[in-house]
This record gives sequence, C-alpha cells and structure tokens, in this order.
Amino acid sequence: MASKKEKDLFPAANHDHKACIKTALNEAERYCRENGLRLTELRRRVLELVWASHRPVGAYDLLEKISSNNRKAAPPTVYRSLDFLMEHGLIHRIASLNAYVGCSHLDHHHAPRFFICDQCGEAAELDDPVIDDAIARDAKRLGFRVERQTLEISGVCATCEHGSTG
Amino acid sequence: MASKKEKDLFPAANHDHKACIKTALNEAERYCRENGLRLTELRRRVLELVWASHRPVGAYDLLEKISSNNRKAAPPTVYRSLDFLMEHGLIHRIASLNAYVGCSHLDHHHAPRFFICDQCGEAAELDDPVIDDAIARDAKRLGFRVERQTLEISGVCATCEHGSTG
DNA sequence: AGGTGAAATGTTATAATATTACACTAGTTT
DNA sequence: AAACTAGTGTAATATTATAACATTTCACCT
Repeated sequence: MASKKEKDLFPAANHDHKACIKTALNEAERYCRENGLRLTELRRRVLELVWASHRPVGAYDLLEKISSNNRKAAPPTVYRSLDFLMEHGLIHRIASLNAYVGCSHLDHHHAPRFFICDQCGEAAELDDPVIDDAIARDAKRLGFRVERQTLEISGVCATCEHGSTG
Repeated sequence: MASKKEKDLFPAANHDHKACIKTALNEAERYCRENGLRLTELRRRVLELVWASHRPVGAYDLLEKISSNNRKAAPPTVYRSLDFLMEHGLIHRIASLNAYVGCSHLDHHHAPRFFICDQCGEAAELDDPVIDDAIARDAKRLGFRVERQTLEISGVCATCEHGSTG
C-alpha cells in the first residue's frame, strides 16, 4: 500500500513486498527486452534474490541461496550476474557494506544515493536534485569529469529509532 | 606553495609534499597530545606512510612498507593502527577502493567527501555546506539519525583530462 | 536443420581485504 | 614490585572478489 507516496522512503514494515519483487522483475524484463539484453534464468534468479528484501545482500549470501544441496555454485556464477545487473542499473552496489541492493528508480537515470539503517539493515534510495547540483558544481569548479558516485549515509532509521515494535 | 588557496583542491603536481606530510604529523601529534591519546611509533609510521602521497593506499601496501626484509608484519599490525587513526579522524577510509588516505581537514569536524581520479589515483577532500545541508534535510525528512557518511566521486581530474604532461 | 561464432555459464584455483583469538610487552598506577 | 591497561606480535582464518580456462547455450546465417 501507499507505494506512490513511499517510493522514495524507507519501506513500511507492512508493505506488500511481493509487489516490489514483481515490479522489479517486470521492469527488468521490459528494460532488457527493449535494449536487446538477455535476462537469463540465472540473472533473473539473482535479481529476484537481491530483491528478497530491501536490505543490501552479500554476494556469498546469494551464492548460498543459488546453490542447491547437491550442487554448490562458485563465486563467478553470482559475480557475473551481479556485474550484468549493475552494468544495466538494475541493482546497486553498496561499497560500505560490500553488498548489493535492487534499484528503486529504474524509470530514470540517477546517481545512487542511499540511507542505510545499521539496525534493521534496510536501505532507502533517495533522489535529491540539490545534492546532484552541488556535486556537479563542485566537479565543475575542480574541472573534474564525474564518472561514478558513491553516496551512502549510515545510521538509524525512524522505525528503529522510535521502536514501533513492528 | 599556494597551500592556502589549494587546500581544498587537487594538489598541484609540483606542490611541496614534504610540507603536507610534516603538517599532517605535527597536527596529529598536537591532536593526540591535547586529547591524551598515544601516537605511538607504529601509529606515527602508518600515518606517515598513508601521507606518502595524496593517493588512497591499501592496507597491504602499508603492510609491505612496514615490513623489513627480515621481519614481515602481519595484517593486524596495520589494521589496528588504521583503526586508531580513523577513529580519531586522522585518516579516512575510501570504501569504493578499500583504501586509506590522510585527512586534509583536521581543523574542523566534517563528513568525508572525496573526488578521486581514476587515472592518477589522487584524491581531493572537499567541503561543501550545500551538500551537508541537503543530506541533513533529507535525513530529517526521513526521521533518520545519521552516524556515518560515505561520499566518493570518481572520474578524471583536470590535470589528467587536459594532460599537462606532468 | 546444421554450422558457426559469440555470449553465457561451469569449474578450479587464487588474489585481495579484513578479522579473531591468544600470547606477550610496555607503560601506568598503586 | 604487583596489578592493571593499552598496545603489539603472531598464527590462523574469514570474507570478498577475480583470473583462467573448459563447456554449454543461443542467435544468426546459410
């Protein structure tokens, strides 16, 4: 519920997360179709696993989930999929956590900007043109050509801070 | 030369880097003295090695430099010093590079904000109150209590872009 | 349909970064 | 000197990521 209003904020504890996953997969499929990319079974599965929550997830966690009892997957299996998904903006890497999270803003080009709760682990992706402009201005002043950005704010989210049980 | 004017920008190729190192060590000594901290020989040496350049340096690079021919230092040796130096704001960690760089703004409290050149590897630490305010405003809107920040802009610096030989 | 080349995946090994745990030393306080 | 604490040494191991090469799958062409 209220996905429009909350799309930029921390997801409510009771939100319909299955809808998040479904939307993410649908969008990814559309994006790949439109751009001649192959969202293979493996890539789709990795994307789905990344989207299992709004918490950034480690590559080796994914690897475990991909592995079946009899067949253990090797690191490149998951790293290659992660690389593909990152290259096409379907997920982001959280450098401060060595972890990966689904992109919430597939509809527009953007620099990744995250608020990440240390307690519950949830990450909220948040646009702010003021930040974008300020960075662009600084870069211009330096004569610096920007290629990648990492903005990760860690702390405690409202839910954890005010302890609404949940 | 011109250290005042350029203190917030990428250091000129011909700047007097020995002065940077000396200043950093002096400031660190003063800071530790005033705060009852022990800048031991090891910590001082690590700080000095981090300040060997304005390029973020990896822990294992430091480890090699600390090791002598006969005596190889072990990882905790350098990681503990790095932890100490980070805890007291004498250096910053660059999450996107798994590397460490001296703090250029010892004189005031600040969130670390870096522009990092992919080509020459140099990092410039840059304050921008507009960014600070924007992040604070976003955090407030989210009800998020900020504890740590990571802002790393990667790309190509002016010197590398315009290729002034160097 | 079969051949071909490129993309994707499987597999093994290893690199790079970081931490745990415990022993020992040095410095400080009493 | 005893006792305590902070700092360092050392060995082992955890965690994250990549390299190199073999094999499979897929799209495309004829």
